[in-house]
Amino acid sequence: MVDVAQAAGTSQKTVSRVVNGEPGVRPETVERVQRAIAELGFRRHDGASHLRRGTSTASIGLVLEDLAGSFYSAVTAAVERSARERGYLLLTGSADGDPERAGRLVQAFAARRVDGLLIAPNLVGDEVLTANLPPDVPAVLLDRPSADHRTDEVLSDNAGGIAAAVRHLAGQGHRRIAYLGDDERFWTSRQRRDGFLATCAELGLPTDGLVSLGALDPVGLAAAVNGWTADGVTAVVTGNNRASVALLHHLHEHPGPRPAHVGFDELDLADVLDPPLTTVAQDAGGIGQAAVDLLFERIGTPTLPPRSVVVPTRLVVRRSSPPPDAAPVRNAR
Amino acid sequence: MVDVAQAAGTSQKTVSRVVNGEPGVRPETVERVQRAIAELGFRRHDGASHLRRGTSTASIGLVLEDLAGSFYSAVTAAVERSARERGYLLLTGSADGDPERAGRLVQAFAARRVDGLLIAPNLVGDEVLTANLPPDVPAVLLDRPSADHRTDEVLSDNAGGIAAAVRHLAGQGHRRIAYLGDDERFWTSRQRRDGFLATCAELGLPTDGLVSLGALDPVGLAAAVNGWTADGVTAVVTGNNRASVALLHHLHEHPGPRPAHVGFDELDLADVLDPPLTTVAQDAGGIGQAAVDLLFERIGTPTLPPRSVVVPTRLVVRRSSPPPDAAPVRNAR
DNA sequence: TCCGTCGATGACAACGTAGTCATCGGCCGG
DNA sequence: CCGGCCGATGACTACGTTGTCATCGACGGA
Repeated sequence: MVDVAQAAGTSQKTVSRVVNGEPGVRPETVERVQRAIAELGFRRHDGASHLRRGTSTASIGLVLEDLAGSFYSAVTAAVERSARERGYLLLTGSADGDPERAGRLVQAFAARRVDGLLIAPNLVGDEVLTANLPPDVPAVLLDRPSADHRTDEVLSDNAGGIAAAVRHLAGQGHRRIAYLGDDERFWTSRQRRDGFLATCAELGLPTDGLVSLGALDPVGLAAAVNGWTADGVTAVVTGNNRASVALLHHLHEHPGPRPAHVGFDELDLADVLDPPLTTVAQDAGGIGQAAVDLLFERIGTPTLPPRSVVVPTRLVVRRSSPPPDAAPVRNAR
Repeated sequence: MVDVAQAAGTSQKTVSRVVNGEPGVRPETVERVQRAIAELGFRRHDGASHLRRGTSTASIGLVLEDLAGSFYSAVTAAVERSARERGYLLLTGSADGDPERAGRLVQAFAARRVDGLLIAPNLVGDEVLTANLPPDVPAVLLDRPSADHRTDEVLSDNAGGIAAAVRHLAGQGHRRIAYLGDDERFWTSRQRRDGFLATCAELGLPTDGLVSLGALDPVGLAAAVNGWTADGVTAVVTGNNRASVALLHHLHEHPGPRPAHVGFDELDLADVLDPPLTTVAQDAGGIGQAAVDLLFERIGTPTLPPRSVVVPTRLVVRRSSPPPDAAPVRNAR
């Protein structure tokens, strides 16, 4: 600005005024300054501006488990859009399975003075969080709860989604329904398994030996599925995309009578699969948007009591979940 | 820092020394300061630090078309990882189909003094770019070329990938191969179509009426496919995920003789589809990493001549591309 | 004992910007 | 013609931090 001021034959303060569109500058002066700005290629230093103004940085941070992955990327897209609509920029970081890395990201974002944080990595224990999250930084947990419920959180209706899946299968007449989930370390895995168990109990369905968590490798999976088949299982609920894909692979490579299948979390190609896969669709966009809404409310009113938002899921019935005695449904040819 | 200094009974400068781990502070003093820091919950203001030091902000900006989408999210993940490994933070933004929005993002990132920019939105014309990209901000174009080749760029080997697909089909004995691409406005669409035409010409294959761009809606697509079928087409190459999925939908809903099919860009479920889809896999991770490498080289040596990196693709042959006279390959049951 | 040296510390300025207040010329009404 | 007022502008300072340099006490060697 000093350089611009010199070039325009004015003072640095007047340049500041022009840059910020403040009134009370002669049009002629404005033009001189703007010409100098254009000539010198001047750009205001936002960081210095924020520092002087003492205002926010107009940015929020998003800590994820993994930026790839359809669910998280859909969430990210929704978050970025909501933030952008409010004039905020988004900083993103992946924990990539390392809770310590997540902690460092939180600290780095806090040091950059983001106005708020969205935290999603599923492997992060609360100790990592409380150790790294400064108490004065507004934060919302995404797709994972806060142990002490002192932080805002946005969750998918895991239990409800699984319940819908089980009820749908039970409604089709299935009595022996198995559950294939991802690793027990993930909160969502436990949550969905518990939802499965609860719903089965409610409906009087058996669950002994019908739940497998974390064995998604071909060998482990084959063992589980074969056991289930021998046990008269006619339907399987898969607890996340990884489990769904693993089961699809297994069924693809071991042709034969196909159990009914409902997968948690939508797949892009669900309705092009053969048979099209019945899924419990999570509302990734809704989750992202709700999280940003919550975050800005908290930024606006830090004294708000902690809130928990549960975003509903939607059961999308396709053809992978017919009644048990029906012949496996394939495309007519 | 002033508050901390007062609490620790020292000067603000000594606090700075402790915070930055500078030598020459008595251990006793260090401890007093650290206690004060902990008590007051002090965190250094990175923005002010960067301002004073005149150093970089240790951040880079990534402007995408759309943060969702498997290709872009894979690229983003790779970019973030590479940046993080270098101690850099990543700012992300989506253009969402609006070139003007992309321009605003570029300006916002530049005003934040990111150390470099990765720019990918495919709808952005060069005028938008040059109008918004300050000449002194290092930038790398991702998955799109710079018209004047004065900016570094990382591209997927579109022509090579399509050529591999066509050659594979020709090798299987197909003579009438059609090409289904996305909207012509996208540079990659045009690029891949041109690759298709070039390879067909090279192999002496006909292309008249065998190329359809942008008609991915059910009606338009059905018209194209029916025309092709009547015209004796036995194989189709789809130019991106959208086209692949559109064709898969169409074939799914119109059972009958199935043309051989090779899709550009990998699909998560390619090998669970029926038949498993032969694809030209792009190396999203490699593209992201190459872009970051290029960016940091340019940041390090701004005078480097502009470079263009082409990341190879890989043909993954599955069962959707059998010879023309073979019965459509389905799973054995 | 004196001086040079060294370790520890603090005072001050500056990074780029914006808020506060003073200055200055011209204009109006009396 | 004069005092007050207003529009336009600039000087100065502070935001939170770090680089530079000065200060000050202690210590070792002559």
